[in-house]
Amino acid sequence: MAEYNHKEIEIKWQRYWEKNKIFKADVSADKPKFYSLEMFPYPSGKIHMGHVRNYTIVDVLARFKSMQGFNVMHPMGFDAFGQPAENAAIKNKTKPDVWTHKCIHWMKEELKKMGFSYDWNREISTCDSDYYKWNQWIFLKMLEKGLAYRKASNVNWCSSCYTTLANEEVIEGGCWRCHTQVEQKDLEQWYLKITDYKERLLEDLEQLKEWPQRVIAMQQNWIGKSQGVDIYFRLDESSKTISVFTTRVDTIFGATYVVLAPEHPLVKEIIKGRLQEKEILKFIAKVVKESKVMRSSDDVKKEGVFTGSYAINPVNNEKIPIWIADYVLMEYGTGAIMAVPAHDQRDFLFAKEHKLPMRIVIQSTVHSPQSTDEMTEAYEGEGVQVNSGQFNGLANQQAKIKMAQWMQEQSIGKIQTHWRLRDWLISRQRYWGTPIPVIYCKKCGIVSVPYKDLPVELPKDAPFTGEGGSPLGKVKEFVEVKCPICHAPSRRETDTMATFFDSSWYFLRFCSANYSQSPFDTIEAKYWMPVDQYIGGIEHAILHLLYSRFFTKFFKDLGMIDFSDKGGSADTGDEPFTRLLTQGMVLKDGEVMSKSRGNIIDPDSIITKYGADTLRLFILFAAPPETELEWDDRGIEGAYKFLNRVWRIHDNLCADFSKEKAGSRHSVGDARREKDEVGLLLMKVMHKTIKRVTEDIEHFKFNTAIAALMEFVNAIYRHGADRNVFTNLIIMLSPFTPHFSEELWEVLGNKGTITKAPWPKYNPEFLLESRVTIVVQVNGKVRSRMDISVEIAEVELRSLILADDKLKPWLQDKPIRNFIYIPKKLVNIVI
RNA sequence: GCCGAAGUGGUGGAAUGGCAUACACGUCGGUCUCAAAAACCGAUGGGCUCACGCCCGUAAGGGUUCAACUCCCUUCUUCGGCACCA
Repeated sequence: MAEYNHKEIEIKWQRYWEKNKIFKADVSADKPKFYSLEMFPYPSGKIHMGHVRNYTIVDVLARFKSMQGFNVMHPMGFDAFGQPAENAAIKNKTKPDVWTHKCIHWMKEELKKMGFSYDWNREISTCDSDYYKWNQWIFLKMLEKGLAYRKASNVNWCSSCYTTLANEEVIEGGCWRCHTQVEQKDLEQWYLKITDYKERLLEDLEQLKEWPQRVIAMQQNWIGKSQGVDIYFRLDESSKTISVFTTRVDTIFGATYVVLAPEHPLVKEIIKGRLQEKEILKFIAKVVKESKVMRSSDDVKKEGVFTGSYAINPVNNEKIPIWIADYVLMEYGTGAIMAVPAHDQRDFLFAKEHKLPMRIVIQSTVHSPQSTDEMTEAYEGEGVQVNSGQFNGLANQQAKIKMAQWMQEQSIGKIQTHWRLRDWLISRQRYWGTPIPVIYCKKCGIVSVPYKDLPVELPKDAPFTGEGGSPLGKVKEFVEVKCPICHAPSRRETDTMATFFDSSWYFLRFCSANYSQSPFDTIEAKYWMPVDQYIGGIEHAILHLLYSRFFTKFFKDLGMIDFSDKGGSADTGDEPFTRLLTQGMVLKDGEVMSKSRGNIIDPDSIITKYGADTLRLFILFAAPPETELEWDDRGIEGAYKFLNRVWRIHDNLCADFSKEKAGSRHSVGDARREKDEVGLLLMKVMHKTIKRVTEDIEHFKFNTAIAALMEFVNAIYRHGADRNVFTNLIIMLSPFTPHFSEELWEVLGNKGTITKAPWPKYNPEFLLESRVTIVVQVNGKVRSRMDISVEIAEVELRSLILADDKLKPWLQDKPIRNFIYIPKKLVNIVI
């Protein structure tokens, strides 16, 4: 037979799969379903190694599950809206939709070259009006339910992308896309009330038992629930109160001043007419101008000014000064704090700087300064209450509870929960996105576009330049519309939706990708959802995964879905992804592959040289899926050599096989084979390998699954194989190297495709050994080995071992204190 | 600061509390060849030893156990997330 020719083989089988619609999925009553999904790509036109890794992992699983008898759905689509299309279109003097569709075409070609088992009948592109029409539909539903709303607020603004950003899109103070420092602007924008779902989004994380711990932790962090007390400080000279939030109510007697955020609404009132008014206003103006990044950086000194006003500490009626400082943020809590310099490091530094009083109210039982003069830093630990009125002597943790209750009874405080999560800003001043389907009428206000008029199509000829100002605003025919209610001339909304809106429900669309009555067919969704296995990068731990959970819960509230009887991980029936895996990045020389580093390995060049099967094999073998993977040219070479070796083995065995009937397979207990020692050995190795590979794939340990197959090949190389053994080898290889396996499957004379071959099952009888090697330890150190029959009794084994010459020097007739026998494994003699 | 993950040969990485380093890469030696590549065979944690072997060894230190890479405590380092969060 000819040499292994990956080029011919891969094209041949890719055509076969496509022509025969091998991976088309339909609802079926007689098989359990399995929905496997990867995070769909942005169509940049080229796939990179990250895609290859992500999609290969899912593909192996999908093929494996299908061979195990599951009804597998494995769809693919494109997250096609977004800024890069606009930028590329400007650069290449084309239009975003032309450019995007071209990219989709190229990308599809590359995905096909990898041999992924997609059901292309379900392909979606979010930039098609068949898709984004439903974005608009969902938005209108949210508007009806009060979940979409417009408000003027201080927002994140990227001056390079000329658009607003959601909080989740600000990474370390920079734009998630271009890393430009984010500015603050006051704008009226569209928001989604994700905060209405904060409790559910937090609590339901507990159901996600098969999600990585760190993703759960990151979401918890982001939602940021913190429990404490709101305390009301009455103003000295007016009846108004300042509400402050604290998680350390036990330190309230140590509060020696109050600090307001510069933006706090009471500031203007309390400084009015004061001597320092001008100076204070100047300070505020300066702070507000500074970006959040500046204000939150570590080394900036905490600045502040005294307002001239006083507040009353409600627990002891003390008159304490009110300050304004840059380290208090309007966005968190109430925008005001009580300062306890003795027990909070920031307050401590501020108090030292401005010579403000301190008071110790919690004393450490171990070591504690007796006076504030001795203190070099705040004491933030546990201890006993002092200087705290009726609470003196209590442990501070106990006092915390008692004080909160007492303050609530006295109406001077309220037990309160604060959250970090903010509503989701979704309007973008960009062209290439879903138009927000509302109309502004002078008389009727904000009016929804009627459902029957959807989609609001994106005009093809907008004069976009990428330089800001919504491009849609410049298209007269788009903007100038009649009010759907009163027919008066009105103006259409010109902002588009953030692209994360598109990806928050695409997994539901895949269930019925061509459905035309609503976003998805509820019956099909009921069958396929939730996604059984979702795989993607960690960068979406908060963004996409949080938004998708929010949307799914919203759909449940609309009565469109409920998976509570599906036996997935979510008891509440509204968690979209049962099992999540975040794959590690692909590195080159320890660094992320990137254009600027110039260290990109193009998958296409590897496919050309070695073939997709080699690439798939290497990328799974080189590291477990969750960890980072270091690209290794020699490693890929190794994977290629392995396939060539298997190919050659087949060649050498071909003559033997031809004696056997095509398609005939030995039954597992074949008598002829069992008599033959080598045959029995091979059967044992084979069944052991089936067990290992099956379990390893189920646990995402592809690297060890492949290692097991390599060991199997080594055994075959040494001892030969019959048709049955070799066939099982290529069946087990097929999820990893599908084209290669299809070809050998055919050469062996099998009909049809290996993708429909049932996954082999191991026979436990072959795993039983009649003799085993026992490790003999003396005081925990290996001193000997012994080949014994598994049926041997412990007493017999003991005398056998004690007679072992190798052990004599170690035992030296010393009394045996303990004799530990772990059956079939090990003996430890303690002397 | 808080939360999370991790630390094993020259390298990628294996090890339900029971033989540390499977599988692979690399390196070294050999076969084949005029030669090279490919392929094949063998060696490959460190130290001591002619050798049979022995000692040490999973970031460091301690603990539990007959037995610890694995469990517990302390420390160090790296990576990731959140953070003037009150």
